[in-house]
Order: sequence, then C-alpha cells, then structure tokens
Amino acid sequence: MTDRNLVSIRPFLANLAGLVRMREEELTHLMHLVKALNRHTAHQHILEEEAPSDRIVVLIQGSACRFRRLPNGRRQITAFLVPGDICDYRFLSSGTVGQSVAALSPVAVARIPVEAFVAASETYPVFMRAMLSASAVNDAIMREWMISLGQRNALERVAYLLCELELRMRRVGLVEDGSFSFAATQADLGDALGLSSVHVNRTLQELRRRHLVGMSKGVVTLYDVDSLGRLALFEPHSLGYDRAGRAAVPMH
Amino acid sequence: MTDRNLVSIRPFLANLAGLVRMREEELTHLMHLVKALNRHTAHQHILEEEAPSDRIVVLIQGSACRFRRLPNGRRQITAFLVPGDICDYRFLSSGTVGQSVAALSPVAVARIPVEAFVAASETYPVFMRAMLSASAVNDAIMREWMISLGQRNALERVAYLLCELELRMRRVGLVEDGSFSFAATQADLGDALGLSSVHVNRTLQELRRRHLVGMSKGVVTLYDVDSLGRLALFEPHSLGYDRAGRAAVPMH
DNA sequence: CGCAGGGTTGATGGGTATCAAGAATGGTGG
DNA sequence: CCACCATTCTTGATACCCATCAACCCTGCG
Repeated sequence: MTDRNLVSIRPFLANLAGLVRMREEELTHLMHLVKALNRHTAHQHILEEEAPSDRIVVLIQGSACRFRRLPNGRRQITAFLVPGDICDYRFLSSGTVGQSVAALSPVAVARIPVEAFVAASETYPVFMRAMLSASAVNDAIMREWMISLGQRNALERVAYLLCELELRMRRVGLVEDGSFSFAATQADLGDALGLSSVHVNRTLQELRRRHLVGMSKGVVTLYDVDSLGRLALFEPHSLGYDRAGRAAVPMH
Repeated sequence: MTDRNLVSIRPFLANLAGLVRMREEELTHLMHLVKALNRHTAHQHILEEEAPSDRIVVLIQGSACRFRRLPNGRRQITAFLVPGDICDYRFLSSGTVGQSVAALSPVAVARIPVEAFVAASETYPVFMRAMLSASAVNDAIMREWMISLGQRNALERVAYLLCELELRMRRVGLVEDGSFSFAATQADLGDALGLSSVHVNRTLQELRRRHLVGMSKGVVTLYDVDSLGRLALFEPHSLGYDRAGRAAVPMH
C-alpha cells in the first residue's frame, strides 16, 4: 500500500484486532493487501446499490452511511459507518444487495481485492474469521436498530444511537474526553431513526438541557455516558463485542 | 438421520437449493448431516440467548420467531422463521449474540453439528457458500424490516410483512392457492412491527375490508398479491433472492 | 453580498398508544 | 360431552407523541 495520502489504516486494524487475536505478522500482511486508498467528498456515493463486490471497501476516515430509498422517495439510513468499518458485506456471498453507501463528510476509503483477501485467508484463516466476526457484529448492530425503531421513543432512540457510536468510536481509539467526530445532519439522524428532522432537533435540545449531550460542528460530546445509557436502555454486551466490552482497545 | 417423526427436511433443502446450485449427491450428503429432529410445543424456547452454537438449528415445520427483550420488559421480534430457515447464524462466527428463538406453533426442528458441517464443507464448498448466501438473505430481510419500522405506516407495515412471508413460503413450496400457514397472534405481529396489538387488529380489518387479505386460525390468504405489494412498497428483488425471483422453486 | 444548507421555533393535525370491557375461541378436566 | 378457563380477538373512548407545514435565523462560502 502506498501511503501517499498520509492516512494510515489503523482504525481498520484496531477494529479487527478487537474481534480476533492477531499477531503482528498477520496485521502487517493484512495491511499490505490494501491496494487503493481513495478520498471522497461529502455526499458522494462510495458504493452503488448494484455495484459488483470484487473489492472489500473499508472506511478509514470520516463518517458515512448505508441507506436505501423506497419507491415513494423516502430514505432509510440502515447504518452509520465509523472509521475501521467495512462498508458492505456483500462480498461474503457474492450476491448484490439493494443498498448504497454514501459519505457524510469527506472520507478516506481503503479497498482490498476480494480475490487476494480470500487467497491470503488460506494462509491466515484468522482473516476470514475476523471478517465473519465483523459481520456478526454488524448484524447485532442492525438488530439493535430494529429494537430502537420498534420499541424506543424519540429520546431513547437518539440517546441509544449516541451510546452506540461512542462505543464503536472508542473501540478504534477515536474518543477523546468523551468527544468524537460524527458528521450526520439532523435530517440524516431523522432518516436513520425514523423521526422527522424537526423532532430530532427538539430531542437533541432536551438531551442538551439535561446536560447529557453536546453536539455541534460534527463533534459529539457525551457528558454522562452512564446516565445516557440508562435512558437509552443501552446494553453494550448486546452488540456482540465479546473481547472489547467497555474498555478501549489500545493499538500496541 | 432417522425419519422416525415422518417429517422430511425438504423445506431446508429447497431453501438452500434456491440459493446455490446443488447436485443430487450434495443434497443427499447434506441430508445425512442432520443428527437430530425434535419437536417443540408452541411458546417453547428453541434457542436461548446465550446458548453455545455447536449446532446449526433449522426450522422444518411450523412458525417461530427471533426476539429480544429490553430491560423495561418490552419485546421486539426481530424475525419470523418459516420452514427451511436457519434459526440463528451465530455459528458462523462462534460468538454468542443476545437473541432467543421461540416457537409460535408446534414446530419440528433439525440440528446439524457445526463441526460435521464444517468438515463436510471441505469436500463440498457449496455447503458453506449456501450458508453465507442464506445469511446474506437474512441480512436483507432484516434491512427491509428496519425500513418498515422507520418509514412505513401501520397499513404498509402489515402489508409488507405479509408479502414477505408469502414470498418466503412460496420459495419452499408452502403456498397453495395464495394461502399459507402462519401462527403469529396479533400481539406477536405488534411486537414485530412496532405496533400495539389493538392497532394491528384494526389494520388487519382494513386489509380485509379492501379484499386484500384473509387471516384466521393461523392461515393467511392473499387475495391480490400485486395490489398488496404496491400498497406495501414491496420490492421482491431487495430481499436478495437472486435465483428465485417471484417464481416458485420446484424440488428437482 | 447574496445564496444555500442546516438549525430553530411555533401552530396544528393525525396516527397510534393506552385503557377498559366485552365477545369469540380453543383447550382441558370432570 | 359439556362447563370452565385462559387466551385471543374486537370495539370504543381518550390522550399523546410525533409529523407536517411554514417561517425565520444562522453560518459558511462563492
């Protein structure tokens, strides 16, 4: 991998290393599988619905989301992506699936040829295990979103989302003093949480009023993660991070 | 596999055969991997949240659901299972994940030792590909439920669910004259769709009044799948059944 | 300077929850 | 076979959460 963009794929390695035990040698080998490191501007599409899946696409820097549009024009965001996340798991089954990935801020994206990855997995089976674990975590996150959409009210939904993001960002070492970068607009949050942007606005105000959350210019701050988690009915272990828990995973 | 219960695992084979091309020999070999075929009564748990994943559990007959409970006691059903469905994919990553599986009616369940399955996949890689495809379809279904919960109103949600179930049942050859068995109560439907059982009741009445749907004693009948699909904003291809489409998949 | 995108606020209405009670249904034991 | 009971379904009344519509403000930017 050429590091011409002065971006390291560290969040990606941190993500996988938090899921399976990997030796230094394996991390190095994995790093060299990365064949492209591109940038996209905000609002640009990173992956189209029907794109072939010959590359594993990994978000390295910035915020992105998966989404799908309904025939009536409405949009549901099905996931927010943070650095280290795999944009789409369709490569595991070589089928195409109807969802796109778009950048919410300027982003950096790494691409790994699927063929090379599969070949390398013959030597290092831990690579494929890591992917399957990441996919399982992805499932768990989707499941919790379903629970949010079905059972939580607006306040709980917003609180839950922020707790989830904080945990995921912390896992890859991107939370500092309770703050992390996250670039979704209130309309984006609405499309993710099944709320109108107006109601998202009022809900965020309520969370600010309670001194639980601060949010401005793409930076989120959680002043009291425990209270927020209680309000959100947040259960970290349900996200399937077996080895991570609430502790940060340091990059040796 | 002893066929002492006079139940064949045909729906399971039909499910996988609809996802990947399999030869007769492979189907036979797969069939012989099944080591147990049990029955459970309605409301019984088939899989516990924290159960180990040393068996692949497949629903063969009856209706079941995956669900999770929140600390406040509310329940979200995250999936309905029809014959041929794999109850839980945690075995793919050996992590435990916080959701249970329960029977909605009397059910028959097949169990395949994971170890034997993995071993057999060495000889027949198509087995693992079939599992990954099934898992991808499962993802697609979950994603569409998120869209339902976030973007569809009550009428559309119920209509969508019925369209989805009809398609899945038809894939395994269990739809006859637009009718199929499905055992969820209105309260179950509510827990799945994020609605109260009272509102599910009124919504079903509306669908009956429009001569779109009939539902009684665990048998669902769709009188006009096309109209229902339009109402539901149903797009079959988004469920990721690449090879199935809207046509039934006949058994060899 | 003007414009566009995002955030904020108020007024109003609708979709759905909740509560309560009664009617069907189905299973069970006497 | 029937009486009984629990579960499910149905219906009506009321309340509230959140969507929608319509401004207006603020900020960054060309």
